[in-house]
Amino acid sequence: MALHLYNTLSKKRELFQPLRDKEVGMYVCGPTVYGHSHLGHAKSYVSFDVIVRYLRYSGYRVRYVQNITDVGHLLGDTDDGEDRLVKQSKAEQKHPMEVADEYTRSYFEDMDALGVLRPDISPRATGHITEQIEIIKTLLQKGLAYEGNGSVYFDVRKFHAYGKLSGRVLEEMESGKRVEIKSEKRNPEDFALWKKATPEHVMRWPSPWSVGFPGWHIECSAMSMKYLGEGFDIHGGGLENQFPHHECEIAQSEGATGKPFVKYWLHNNMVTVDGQKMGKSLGNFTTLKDAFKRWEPEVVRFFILQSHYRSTLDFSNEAVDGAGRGLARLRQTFQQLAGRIQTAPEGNEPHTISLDTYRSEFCKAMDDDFNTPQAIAVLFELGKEINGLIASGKPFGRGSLQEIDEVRKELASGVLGILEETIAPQSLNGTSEADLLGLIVEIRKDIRAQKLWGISDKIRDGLQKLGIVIEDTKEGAQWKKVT
RNA sequence: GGCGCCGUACCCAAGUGGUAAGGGAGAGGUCUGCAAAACCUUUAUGCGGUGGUUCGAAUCCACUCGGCGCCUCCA
Repeated sequence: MALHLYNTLSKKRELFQPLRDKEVGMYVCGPTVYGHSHLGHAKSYVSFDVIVRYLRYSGYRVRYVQNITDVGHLLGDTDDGEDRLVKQSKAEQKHPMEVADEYTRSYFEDMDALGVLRPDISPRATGHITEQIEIIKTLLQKGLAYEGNGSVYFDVRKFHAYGKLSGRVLEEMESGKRVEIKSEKRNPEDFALWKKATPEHVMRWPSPWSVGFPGWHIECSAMSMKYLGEGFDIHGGGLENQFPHHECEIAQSEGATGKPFVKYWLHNNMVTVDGQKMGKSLGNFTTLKDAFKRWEPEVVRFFILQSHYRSTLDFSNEAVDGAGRGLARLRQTFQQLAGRIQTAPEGNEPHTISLDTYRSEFCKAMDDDFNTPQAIAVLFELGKEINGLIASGKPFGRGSLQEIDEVRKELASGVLGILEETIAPQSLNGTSEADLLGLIVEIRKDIRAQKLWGISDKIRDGLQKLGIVIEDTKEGAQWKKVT
């Protein structure tokens, strides 16, 4: 089965066929950097990270571009709206650019922790003002935009395909219901390409029309087309940006170039809390920095991947705790496998696991619009079989056991970004510590041989308090660290 | 008001025409000095409700109840 993905533009699952053979250009709307990232951001960027990883695993050369929005856009489309970056900079008594930098670093720190691979290009909106102005000039030349009082607006009525992504029809939109009609605008649906700056607006640039700043939507058109070409394969983003943001991107880009902008639109769904959207406006969000105090970032990542990217994911402590226990079990399986590999005899005494079946089942799930929950289920099935194999106590050859671990490296680490690249058999953290614990386990073994259970249990309980769990198995005691 | 989505066991969550994945939690068992882990078994004749189409529906259609998203910045 070849890769199929759900295209929001056609509202159908489509066979993935990139514009240029094995090359894929992909753009995802990045964060506006005026606050710490929350679980909603994590869902989005982890999802797209796995999509990029899987495309690469499938043999595509991907150029992944994700912007950083550091221009202060207005709340609303009115002149009295507040600039979010300016607002935050006042609160922190910093220059808006300091704020942008602070939260850009914070963003990457969180994403790195989550195992999200860095995009190939992370362009900043403020670094591409010239490109944005160029597009606006073209739109004016083509008569798709007009100027009024130093600001420039896109004339939505001139672009007949407007609404093709979101399914909106101009006539049916109740105009001006939530947006104040601006006198400069010909029609309430028109959106700003360039805004003349008010005196208090610090982030400002010269342009042919006024000293001002670009509209929100134009940055993504400018940066995506600069690095990926006028038409490219995949554009991703949050569902809430489908309208107006992505609809406007299409209008500007296709209006300016006359070419199809994006072939596949991918939209990820939201994290909810008690059924309600987690978002900045509702204030019901959990920042990643707070989440990481309770859970390892990998657990958060795993929790996210246990639901489909196009489904909402309901967040609760109980649900993430549950995901954490599941991941711990899976990790334990591979830790024990690693232990076996160390002590296994040379040679290839074969195991009975059909690794190719697991590989193909995993890919079948991922080929079906990146069904990560299904893919994880495949890994659990594999884990179950590995556990059975370990429990059987049969002496499999080292080479054949390593083959099994290869699957973990490939699918779990490589594609899903869970279960780190190398798993130490007993999570050892420096040799001296491991030697020390080995000695304790050895002494305890002698104590147990004398059936001095009290002392034996005292050692085990004491170690547990230090975060080290002793497990007595048929093959002797094993220890592992718990966090 | 317009556009759209969702409702699957105690919790999270796959499944879009062929007879309910997976994880967590719970129960029983094997093993064990005990514990933990692991392994085996088990937990929805049922997929919000009511009709309909079909040999067959969680899946398609209609109606209905409940929840949510977008239309203002938001991943």
